[in-house]
Amino acid sequence: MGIEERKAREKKRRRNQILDAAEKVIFSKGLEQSTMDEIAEKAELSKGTLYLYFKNKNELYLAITQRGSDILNNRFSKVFAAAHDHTGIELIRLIGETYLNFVRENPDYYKAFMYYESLSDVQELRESEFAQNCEANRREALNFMVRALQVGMQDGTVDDSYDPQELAVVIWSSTRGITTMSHMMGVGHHFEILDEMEIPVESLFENFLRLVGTGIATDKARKEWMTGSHDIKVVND
Amino acid sequence: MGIEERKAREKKRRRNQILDAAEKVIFSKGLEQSTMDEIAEKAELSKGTLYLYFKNKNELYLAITQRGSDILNNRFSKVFAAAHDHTGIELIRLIGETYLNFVRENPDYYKAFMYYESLSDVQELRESEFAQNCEANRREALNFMVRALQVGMQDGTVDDSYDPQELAVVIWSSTRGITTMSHMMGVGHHFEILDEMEIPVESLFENFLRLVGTGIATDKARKEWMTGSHDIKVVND
DNA sequence: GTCACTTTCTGACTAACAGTCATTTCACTA
DNA sequence: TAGTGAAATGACTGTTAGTCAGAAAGTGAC
Repeated sequence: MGIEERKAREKKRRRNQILDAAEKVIFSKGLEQSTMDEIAEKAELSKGTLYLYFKNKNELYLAITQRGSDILNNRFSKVFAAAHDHTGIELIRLIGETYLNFVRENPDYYKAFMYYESLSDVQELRESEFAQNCEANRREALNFMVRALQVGMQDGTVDDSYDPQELAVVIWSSTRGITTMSHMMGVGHHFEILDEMEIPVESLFENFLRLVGTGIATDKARKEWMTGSHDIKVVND
Repeated sequence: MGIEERKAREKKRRRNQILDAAEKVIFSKGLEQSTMDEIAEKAELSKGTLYLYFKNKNELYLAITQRGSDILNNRFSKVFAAAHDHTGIELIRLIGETYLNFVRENPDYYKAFMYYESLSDVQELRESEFAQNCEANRREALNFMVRALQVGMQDGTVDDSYDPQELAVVIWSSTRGITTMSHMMGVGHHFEILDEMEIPVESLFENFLRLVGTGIATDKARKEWMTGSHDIKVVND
């Protein structure tokens, strides 16, 4: 039925219209300072309508979070679409760079990620379709990393005495630590320590790569890693 | 004046009484779900009194955050009080273990840390005495790490081709990533991925240590590191 | 074209809560 | 024991998330 389809399309459009408005408002003044009335006004809809599309304010923000999560995973996918051009250890570097670029270009989405992680009402998260999708994305991204490591162990660029899954989680987690730090630096958050030390994000990330590289690369791959491509083309969504 | 002192003591006691009550309430139901009325009731005080001691709800939570931050730094201090017993690379391991133990024993405080970091009203943070104290603690902790690395570079257990400050920030950040992950696993947060993979926190941390160790240790120290003391006595506050 | 029916939208309303402030309590002093 | 100021109180206010009865718009049958 053409009508059904049109209606579905319109529903989707409304939904996006609300999300766009919500992003504008929330990204500019923060979740707490944003009111549903303001978002409704920005979306040129009444408040009640917002609740027809999103259960509550938190779910609305989770939907925004998922948007960001989808964008990030798209970028990861693109990296992997060209996986055959790279060694395993190069892929690890690319994943890290992709992540870091995302954070720098989309601090607002990353902030949403952080909020999402700081949530602890586990029940609420389990019930949210959006949280589940974010979770699925995360799972996929982690799988990318596992595969990259496996590739590396095959092509001899990654030390194969590690368990690839465990190593993937370790690298993933520590990368998160680095991206979080770089996010906070970018937002002008606390951590003026770093300003004092005059450590730029680039150097932070380079050192991290060096640390990881030295830690997991085989001797053979270590040299290549250390001089690895620094001008990776930014993958846009 | 004895009276002045007593009054100061009583003021401090009231403050702690409020903080204790606030911790009980907030740790059990989360910040959002906790009301100032409930905290007041738990503290056996009226709501107005809470505002005589803390500017608002957020500041109250920041004060709790600082409590946690102080506990953690105390532990770091204790590790460093016995620094002469250890090589540099051992100190790095000890710092990591201290941090991880703290997170496991005090998930509620760690959650507060995460909330604190996800805040982005930088202005609010700059104005908060508590946030500033947390910042000072962080600075101190990072300095511990820098010193540990310097010790290691002197005693030949840490590769001295790194810049100690930069390396400290990298290790610090990635450790944060690991502790965050282990926190989330502990809280039964999302990330069921890990449950599926059946990766216990211990192994996550051991692999992280191995990665860092391989990355920064000198050849000489690498062996020692890999078999490093796994049964570190827990430093209690 | 119009009527009955469904879907979508509206905005006034409610309940809950953070934060305030005029008033009260109380320890201390002279 | 009356006077003083610091500490505490809790009724009150303003704001906002979330609701719901009813209006509006769309649909399809006749």
